[in-house]
Amino acid sequence: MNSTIQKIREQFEQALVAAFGSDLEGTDPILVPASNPKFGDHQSNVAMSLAKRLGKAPRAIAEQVIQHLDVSEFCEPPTVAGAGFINLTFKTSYLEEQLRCVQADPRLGVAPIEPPKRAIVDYPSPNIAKEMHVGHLRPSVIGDCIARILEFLGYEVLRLSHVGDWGTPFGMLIAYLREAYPEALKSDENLDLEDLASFYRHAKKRFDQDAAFQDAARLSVVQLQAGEEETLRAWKIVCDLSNRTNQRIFDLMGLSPLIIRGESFYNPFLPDVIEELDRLALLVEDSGAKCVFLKGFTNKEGDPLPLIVQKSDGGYNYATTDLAAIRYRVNVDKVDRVVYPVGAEQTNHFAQIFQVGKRAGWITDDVEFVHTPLGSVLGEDGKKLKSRSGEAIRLEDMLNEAIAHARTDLENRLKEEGREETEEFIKHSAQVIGISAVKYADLSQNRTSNYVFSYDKMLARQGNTAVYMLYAYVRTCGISRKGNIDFEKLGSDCPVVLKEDEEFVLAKHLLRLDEILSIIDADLLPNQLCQYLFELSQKFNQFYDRCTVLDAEEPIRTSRLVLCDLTARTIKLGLSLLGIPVLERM
RNA sequence: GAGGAUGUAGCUCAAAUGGAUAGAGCGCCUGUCUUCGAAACAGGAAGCUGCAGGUUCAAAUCCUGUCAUCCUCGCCA
Repeated sequence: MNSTIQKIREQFEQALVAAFGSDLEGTDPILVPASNPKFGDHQSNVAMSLAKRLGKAPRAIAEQVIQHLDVSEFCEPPTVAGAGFINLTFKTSYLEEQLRCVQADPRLGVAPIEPPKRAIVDYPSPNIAKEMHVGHLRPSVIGDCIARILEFLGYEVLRLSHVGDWGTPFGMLIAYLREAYPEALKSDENLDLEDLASFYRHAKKRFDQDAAFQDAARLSVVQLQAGEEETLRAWKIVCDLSNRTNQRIFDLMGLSPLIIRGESFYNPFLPDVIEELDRLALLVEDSGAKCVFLKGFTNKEGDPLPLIVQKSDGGYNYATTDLAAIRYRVNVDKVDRVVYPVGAEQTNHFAQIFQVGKRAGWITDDVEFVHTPLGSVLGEDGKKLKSRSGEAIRLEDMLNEAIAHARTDLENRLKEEGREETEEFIKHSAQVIGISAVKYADLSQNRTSNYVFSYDKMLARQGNTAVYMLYAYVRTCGISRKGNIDFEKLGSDCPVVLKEDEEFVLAKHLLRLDEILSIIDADLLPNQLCQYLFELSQKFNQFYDRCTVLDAEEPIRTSRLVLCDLTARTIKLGLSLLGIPVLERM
C-alpha cells in the first residue's frame, strides 16, 4: 500500500494548492494511519497545522481541503472530525483488488528499492581467542535480521564477520602459551577451543597480576604485527579452529552465511590510514601516541579527548582498524550504507570514528554509517546476565538449554493430548521452537533497551512469543490439510469478497506489510516487524475463531481460503526475515 | 566533573515527521472445546507516561531544570 499512500499524499498536495494557492506547494499533508479504527484507515492532520498560518479554523480548512481532494479511486468520501482531522477509509472494492494483486505477487506487494543499493552489516563477532557467549546473542540475531530485511528490500548485502583475530588479547594468549605450554604451539592436533577458553582465563589472570607478563603480551602483539613466523602459525591454527566452532553455533542458530573479514584483513591498510590522517593535518602526537583530537569529546579535565590511532609502542588499536574498515568500505566495497549492530556501551566509540571518518573525507553525505546501539541481556535479577560463577554464559549452552526447555514442553503437551510423534518430529520441533523463542524474544523488543532473559517467558504458551506465530501458521496448514487444499493451486485471480469485520481487519493488516518494512528500512528497528506479525497472528486467530472457512458457501469459501493463504505466506515471509523457520505441525 | 542512554499498568514492553479516549502481552478475575488443532477466542479490573516548569490549537514525544538507574571518558576491544 506504500504506492497508494504516496498517491493519496500527492492528491493532498494538489488539493492544498487548489484550495489555498501555490504558497502551500510542497506542504506535508501529515498523512498517518488512523489512531483508532473507528476513524477509518488513514488520517491527515494538516488542517490543524495550517490554522495559524492561514488564519482560519482547522475544521473550515479541512472542509475546504476535502472539497478539492480526489481520492475516490481508493477511498470512500473523506470526512472531517474532531479538531479538524480528515479521515479516510479505503473502499471495499479497492481492498479486494489490492488483495488480488498481493495474492499474485511472490513478494506480497513489497516493491524492491529503486535504484538498488549496497549495504554492509558488520557483525561484531567474537574475539577469536574466546568462545561465543551471551554478549554475542543480540548482535548476531539482530544483525542477521537487519541483513535479511535489507536484502529482501533490494539491497545487495555484505554480511561481514568482523572477528577479533588480532590485537592485544591475542598477544596475551600467545605469551601465556609460550610461557606455560610451549609445545602446544608446535602441534596443531591436540588443541581445541575448550582448552583455549580456559587458557584465556588463565592468561587474563596472569596479565592482570604481572607487569612483566603484560610486557611480554604486548611484545607478542608486535611480533604478530611484524609477521613473525611461529607466531603467525599459531595464530592461523587458532583462527581456523575458532571459526569452525563459531560456525557450528551459527548453524544451530540458523544465521545466514557470513564473510569472515576480521581485523587482520585491514592490517595492510593501517599505515595508509595514519599517513592520510597526517597528510590531512588531523594527526597530533601526544605522549608518544599518534592521535586525532575530537570535537565535542572532553576528558575529566575538560580538555579535548584524543582518538589514539597509533600507540606509543608503534602498535595499532581497534580505532585504527575501524577507520581502515571505513575507508575500505567506501573506496573498495563502494557501499551506500553500513550498519553496526553493536552494544550501546560503544556509542562513543562509533561517534568518534565516524567523526574522524567524516573529517578525513571518507564518509561523505551520500554514504550512511550507522551504529544501531543494542541494549544488554539481563538476568532475572535485573543485572547483566552471568553464570552463577560470575562468568559470561556460553552462547551454545543457552541455545541448548532453550531447546531442552522446548522439548520438555512439547513432550508434556503430547502426553496431555495423547499424541504419538516420532523422535525425529520431536527433535526437529523442539529445535525450531527453542531457537526461535530465543531469537524472537531478542528481536521483539526495542533493540536499544535492555531486556530480561527468561526461558519460561520466551517459551510461554500464551503471549507475544515465537510460539504464538508458529501456531497461527500451523492453523493455516491445518485448514489446507483438512480441506485437502493446495494453497499454491488456488490461482492468482481468485476473487476476494470482504463481508465480516474480522475479514476486513485481517485484510487491511495483510496489506500493510510493505509499509512496515519501509519503516524498518529507515529506522532499523526489527521489533516493529515482530509487532506486525504478532498483530497479524492475533487478527488471523480472531478470523479463524469467527469465520468458518471450509464449511462456508462459495464464493466466500474461496475468498477465505485466499485470506488464509495470504496470512500463511505473510507469516512465513515475515518470520523468515526474522531468521525464523515455520513448522507445518507442532 | 563531562557526554550519552533509560524511566510508561503489579511485571515485561509498544506507541510511525508532536495529534482524537496512552496500547499489547504476562499475571489476576469471569466465560467459551460433539463443530477447520483451545499453544486459541471473548469479557473485566489495573495509569498524574519519574518529578517540576515551559513551548502550542494539541506533548509520553520538543525545550529547561531536577531525581533515579546504567554506560563511556589516552594508548583493551
